[in-house]
Amino acid sequence: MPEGPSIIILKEAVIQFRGKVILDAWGSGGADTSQLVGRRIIDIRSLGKQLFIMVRGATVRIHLLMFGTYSVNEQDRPDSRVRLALKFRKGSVYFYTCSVTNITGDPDEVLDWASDVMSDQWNPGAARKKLKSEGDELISDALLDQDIFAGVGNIIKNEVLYRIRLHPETLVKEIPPRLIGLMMKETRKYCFEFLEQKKAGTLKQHWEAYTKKICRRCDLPFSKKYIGRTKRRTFYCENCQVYYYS
DNA sequence: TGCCATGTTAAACT
DNA sequence: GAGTTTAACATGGC
Repeated sequence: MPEGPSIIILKEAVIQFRGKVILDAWGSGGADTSQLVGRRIIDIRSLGKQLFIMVRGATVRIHLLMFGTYSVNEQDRPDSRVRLALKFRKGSVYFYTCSVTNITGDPDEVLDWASDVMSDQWNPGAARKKLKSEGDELISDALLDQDIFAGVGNIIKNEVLYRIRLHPETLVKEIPPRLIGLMMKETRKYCFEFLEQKKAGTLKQHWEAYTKKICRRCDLPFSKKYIGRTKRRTFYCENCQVYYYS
């Protein structure tokens, strides 16, 4: 479920409740649901892997983590393990196995909407600036940094690096500027491809790197390595993906 | 059937 | 106190 494009799909599924009054709200997610009850939803937005449900005076943030699920307009009452349940005059939304928290402060002040790779407000120049201050990072860590590339997850990381032929262990500061530019473009582009493929149920069959054993370009075996600060699975071709160094 | 993973946080360590 | 490692969360696919 949980990379940026999947959250766009979630937002599209729940946007029907914008402008509707929440008749009841409860759940074991730990957020204060009382401030939602009786309020009208002003807006529902996504930022990277997070979904925000906004009412007057309060915003709830939902993060599906690794295994989060949801259901919209389910006939039955939710499972007792529901983390957040929202009831409307017509319809409902239930979230499971996710993190539910309250945002304190004005969302437009607290959140950096321009960091969302899939947003209309995405600001690649700002991302480039942030990248510069992380020059000693591996690119595979930097791409997963939600402050820089909100919404990018491990699948997207693998696919983008393969598509731009960049070795995942390259240090950010060693990457030629024009390649950084290409990475910005390709990251956003692949996110939208991911979105369409996910909707069509064809995501997996379009993977060129993630979980692959053979390079489709040169036919040599892929490398599989747990890379970076968080030791995430990384699939790459030693032959086709260039390692820059000085 | 058991292992592993599209993620993040916080506790437990050095 | 800093940085690093591990555990926890919990479901579904292979």
